[in-house]
Amino acid sequence: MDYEFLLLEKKWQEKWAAEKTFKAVTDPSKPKFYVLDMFPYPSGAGLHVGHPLGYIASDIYSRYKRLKGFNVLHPMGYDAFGLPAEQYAIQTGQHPEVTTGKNIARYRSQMDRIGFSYDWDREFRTCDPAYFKWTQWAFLKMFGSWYDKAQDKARPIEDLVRAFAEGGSAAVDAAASDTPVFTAAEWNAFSEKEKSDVLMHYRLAYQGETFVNWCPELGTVLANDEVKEGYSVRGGFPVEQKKMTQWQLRVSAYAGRLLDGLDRLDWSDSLKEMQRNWIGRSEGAEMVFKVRNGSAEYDMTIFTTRADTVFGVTFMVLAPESEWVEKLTAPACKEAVEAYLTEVKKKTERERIAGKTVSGVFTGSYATNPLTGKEVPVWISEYVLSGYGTGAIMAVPAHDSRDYAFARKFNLPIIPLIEGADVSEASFDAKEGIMMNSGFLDGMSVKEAIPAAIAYVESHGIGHRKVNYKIRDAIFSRQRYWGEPFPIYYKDGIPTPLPEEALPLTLPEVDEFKPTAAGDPPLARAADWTYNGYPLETSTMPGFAGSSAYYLRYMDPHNDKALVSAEANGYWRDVDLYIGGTEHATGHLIYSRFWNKVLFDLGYVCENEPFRKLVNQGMIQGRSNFVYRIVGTNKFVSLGLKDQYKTTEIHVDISLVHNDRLDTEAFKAWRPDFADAEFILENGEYICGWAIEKMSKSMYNVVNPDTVCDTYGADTLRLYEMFLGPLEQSKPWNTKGIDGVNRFLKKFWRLFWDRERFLVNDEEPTKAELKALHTLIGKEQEDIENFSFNTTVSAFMIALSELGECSKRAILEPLVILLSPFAPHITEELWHQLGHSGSVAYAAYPEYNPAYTVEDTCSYPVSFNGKTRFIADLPKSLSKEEVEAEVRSMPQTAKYVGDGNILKVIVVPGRIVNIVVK
RNA sequence: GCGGGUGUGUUGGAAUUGGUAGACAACCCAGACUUAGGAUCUGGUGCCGAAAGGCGUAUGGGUUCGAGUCCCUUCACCCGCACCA
Repeated sequence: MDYEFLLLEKKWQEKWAAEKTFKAVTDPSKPKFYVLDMFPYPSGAGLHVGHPLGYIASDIYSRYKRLKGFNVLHPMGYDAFGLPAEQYAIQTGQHPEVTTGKNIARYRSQMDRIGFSYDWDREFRTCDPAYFKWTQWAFLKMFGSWYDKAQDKARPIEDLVRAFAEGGSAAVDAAASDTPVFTAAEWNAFSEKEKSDVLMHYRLAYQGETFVNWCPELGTVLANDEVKEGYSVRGGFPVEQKKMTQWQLRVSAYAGRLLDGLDRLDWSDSLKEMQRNWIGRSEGAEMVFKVRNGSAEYDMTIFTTRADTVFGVTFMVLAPESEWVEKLTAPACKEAVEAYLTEVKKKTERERIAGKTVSGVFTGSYATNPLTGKEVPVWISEYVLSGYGTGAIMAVPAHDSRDYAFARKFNLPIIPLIEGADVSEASFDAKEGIMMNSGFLDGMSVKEAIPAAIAYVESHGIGHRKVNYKIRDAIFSRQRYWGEPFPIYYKDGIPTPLPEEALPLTLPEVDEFKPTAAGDPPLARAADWTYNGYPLETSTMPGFAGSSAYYLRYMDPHNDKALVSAEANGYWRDVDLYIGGTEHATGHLIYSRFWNKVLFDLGYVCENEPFRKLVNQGMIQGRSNFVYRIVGTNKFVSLGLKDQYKTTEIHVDISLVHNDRLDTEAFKAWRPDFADAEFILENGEYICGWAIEKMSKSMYNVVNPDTVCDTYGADTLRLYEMFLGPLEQSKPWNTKGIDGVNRFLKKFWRLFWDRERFLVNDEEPTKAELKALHTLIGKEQEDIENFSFNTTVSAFMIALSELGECSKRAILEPLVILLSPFAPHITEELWHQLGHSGSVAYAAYPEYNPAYTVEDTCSYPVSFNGKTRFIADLPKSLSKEEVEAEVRSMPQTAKYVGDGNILKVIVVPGRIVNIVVK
């Protein structure tokens, strides 16, 4: 009987589906293990071989854990709201739901061929009302809560209202966008609208005016992580800064906890570092400078991490968007300031980043240094950001390179504060050295001076210690159609939450998916987008909304009373292993942690962090092929000869190329404009060029997993993707090596079958066979726990070659179990042929017996005349003295050159006895 | 500029964490069996050398009896952040 993978893979996939083999049921008698993949956005292009890499790894791990006796939750679903489907809808008029449905069906059929052990009963898509009901519900919870800094947690907004009614604004220490000051009596006298406006500054989901990333091409605002270098991540359109009122999530309130929580997570260092960077904690002080514009005086607060350098402040700088600009522009400078502001505004974000030219303008106002009493000019410059700190800085040109450049350009004084620092050519930014020119700080090191300066300003009431974070609140509204509608309506202008019973609030039908002529979002096109006669919010939630709590929903996906029941959540708790790409480092992985912490604070979930261990699979790149067209002709020249002509490089579909040799006939048939192509060959062949690039349709280098399953089978695909190299590394897809893996499976099959005979027998295994088996068991356990799947595959190949043609049941049966996480189909088939009725997925993992694998002899290193040699095969149990004696007794010539002399024995920590011959 | 990471045959990659570098594969070569092979099997394959032997883990140094592994230098590449005061 031959290894007919197509037949048996189909057979078992159907059986697993029909019998719901991988259905996960809450079972408190077993330990749980939750393995999650980052669910895909189902794009129109379908899956290529790179997508399943992480899914295969997580499936192997799930199956392994199941064999080890864990109750495994391993679900899959779809992140189905999002821009591409909507862009397509705008172009074609086709409803995004239709295209999304088609894409999902395609994804599902591709995944089904690979034999994953998902519990498909838990599948959902984020655009399904039964699911997004809970996204809207979570939004309402955030709308209905505030962050109490005193308790360091979110609390219901009712508590805040009560506190205000009893003690006014001074009664709480809360995270807020703005902190109006009022008494209890004033609060109680506020109108509904006024109360609503005040509370809006405190809510975790709130409406507020800020500068946002506005993408005119997409017609929507974007979150910071959706913008890269001034362009939208989706589509690559230019993004500009625009002041708008938008829904936001108060992620900044959680900055400290998001940062501290990282220490307890088993994530890669680079990923944690990325998040730390994004959160951007810096310790420093806020200080008040008196500022004066003519006769008008104000207190202006600035933030600095270098309180020690106050004595070197020679000017102040405001961000162009700062509200201080208006207050501090002197009449004489008004024209110049306005001209500067217009110039700054004209620049796109892109130009501001790229330009890095020093520019600025004097306001005509002055600030007083609170320590020296000296007056310094106040300037405006775009190098100061409005969104960080207070949007105004004290400039210390001697010890900050940006201030230095500015001072040089505008001829402002530079006062060095650190002994021996040469500031004639550049600033001295390092936080080291001994202070000078700094009054009471003179003689201190910088490390001493910083806290001393802060202590001084605190005791004199001119400032206080302050921790600042870079992370900003997440802009949460999108002026688009294909997303969750906000469960908010406007009652006399007051944003009001829908009652929970009214959820889900589903998307209305619209005639077009474009904004209205008036520039309102597409939802404004709906015939009756109202609630009880009041207008509903017309923007929708962003892509990350639906993915922020989906891991919780999998625990209890059909519950229509709660996002997740307390029982289900109490059992499954959190994700033990999360596998996905790094691209979500500062997006989804921050938002999810935030979202989870809010639900945790409010008592809806039992774990503070959602993802215990996280592994980033690398990207699988494509190997593209090129042909070279001679410019102005339809002639194509082979790679080796192309330098003799002026050519353009053209991507050619890799299915037309084998081993870099072009199938010229297929090429002519590929595209009409190549039909009459001519070729200049070398040695009768057309050789193509190649490059490693991102796998994508436009580069014609996409390898479809279906094709691989057709030619080699899913088990080969799975093994090969793991064999390709370390999981976390990016690597190009290379079909050359796949034959070796396929050959391994064929050989494995031949242990059980020759042409027509089932070979398995009940003979006793030899010692060597047991050793091969147990070495493999030990290796597999260790490797899988370390996510080193590539070496496990190698270990299987080694074991197979050591076993020769062993067809003994006592060896083969455990072998089938060991291989089953990697190659589930072939092993399931063989498991049943061995006479078992249940699935191999629930077999008991073979017990590892190290006794079989222990070597009873080993080699001892002996150094002689500076060279290390090894004396082989002495008993492993020897003490150093015995080894010494053994070496002495050996015929010298047999072991090392020269006359044997004194032996000096050194014991290195561990098992190795080290012998030096002198 | 700051931060994280990587550098091993022709290629993907191993190396019990300081102990005989190159496992396992791919490629290539030779042979066997075949009407045929892009099937299967066997053997060879880091470099130099006829051999003995020598040289080899990006670079230069250091620690050690012993370094791919630890420490310092330089270089190259990849990724993330980037006027964050």
